[in-house]
Amino acid sequence: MELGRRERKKQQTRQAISDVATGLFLERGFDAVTVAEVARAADVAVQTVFNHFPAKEDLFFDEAGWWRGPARAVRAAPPDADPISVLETQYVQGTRERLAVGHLATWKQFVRTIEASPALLARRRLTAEELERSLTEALDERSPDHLKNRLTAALYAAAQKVLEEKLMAVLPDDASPDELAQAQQELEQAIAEVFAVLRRGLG
Amino acid sequence: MELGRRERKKQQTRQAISDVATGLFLERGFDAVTVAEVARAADVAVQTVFNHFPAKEDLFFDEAGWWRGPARAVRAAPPDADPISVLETQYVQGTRERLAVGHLATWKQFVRTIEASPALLARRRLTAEELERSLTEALDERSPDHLKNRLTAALYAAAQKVLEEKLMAVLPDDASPDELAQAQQELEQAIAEVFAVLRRGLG
DNA sequence: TCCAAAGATGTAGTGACTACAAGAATGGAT
DNA sequence: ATCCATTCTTGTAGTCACTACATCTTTGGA
Repeated sequence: MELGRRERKKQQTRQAISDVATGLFLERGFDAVTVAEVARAADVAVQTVFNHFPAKEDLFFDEAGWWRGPARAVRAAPPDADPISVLETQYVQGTRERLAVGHLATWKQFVRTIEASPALLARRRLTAEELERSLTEALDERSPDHLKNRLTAALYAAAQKVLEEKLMAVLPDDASPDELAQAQQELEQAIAEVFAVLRRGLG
Repeated sequence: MELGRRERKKQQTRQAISDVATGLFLERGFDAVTVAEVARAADVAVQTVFNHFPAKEDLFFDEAGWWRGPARAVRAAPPDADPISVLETQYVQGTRERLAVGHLATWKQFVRTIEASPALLARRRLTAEELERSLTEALDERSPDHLKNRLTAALYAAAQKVLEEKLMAVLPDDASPDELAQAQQELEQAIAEVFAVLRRGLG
């Protein structure tokens, strides 16, 4: 669909606010930056910020809907596929992308910013819950055992959380290619172990 | 230790505030009651409320430290016991207590109040995370495999969440003894299944 | 009886967020 | 080109949780 100038300008404003905000947050920490400051830096009214983003946290977590990935992967898989294997494959792929050169430093900085802010941590938990919900829904479409589906989704979310911690623990801030390769191997080992546990339990 | 009049009065004030607050929250919902109202109803200054409770949510979740239960159970168990079985036993016991006559209605009302409030839901998630942390610590004391311990704690928390949902889904608001017995049986069945998954995966 | 510690209170302020009433830009119709 | 309805933007005023701080009051002990 073609976007008129009005809509284009709107998106432009939105993007400008988001960019400015992200920069400030990464630089000085989420809690140390006020919405008023963001507005001033983006040269808009405070109200305009809230017109585009329902809450301050949305300025940081701007990509909407990424948490639907697992549910989508499950829906895209053939009906007889093992859900855990589908989820594992999808998770490994996602991890590889995050470890791609150039993204890594940015990613760690993002996560560190999250972990330094109670508000962002709370939001991350909320998002994880929505992931669980959507994944449960997708699983319910292929199997009638709701309790098991619900459990599968919850265990997947738990696994993801643990692996995310492992990723942060294993990766050095300044990754030389050698270190990175080794860390990546250790990480994929951990991923395999964790998903093996899930598969053994749920299989 | 003997409590002087000063300390006694302090606890008395604290209790009065907590009681008044809980009543208001259960009756009208957490978000619909302001701290100022609580203070007025308890006949104290708003500041006094915050002297005793660091945040509004603490007025609702008053029992401190119950989330350390699983960690304590693990520490209390013999070193060669299977952690999952220890946790299952502890969980079943806790559930039975909650289902005890007279407690049930109150309990459901509590949970409904939580589920109606974003702030209380966020706090519950935070508490679950602290449970995980403390449980991981306890497990680390008996086995050196940190990743597995971390995973065990995360999966336990996930299981607990799923079973809590099941409990709410299965129990009717007005439980006749018959219904309650049947619901209880269905619930314990679910508990057994869920923990069986964990045991199979982690064992 | 007097003093020091600690609890209770009141005041002022910050920061996220909402409601609402304009103001300004835009797209389309005439 | 002009006018109007839509919609994006803005400013004002207010609510609520929460903090900092100064003051007042109560209490425990010398």
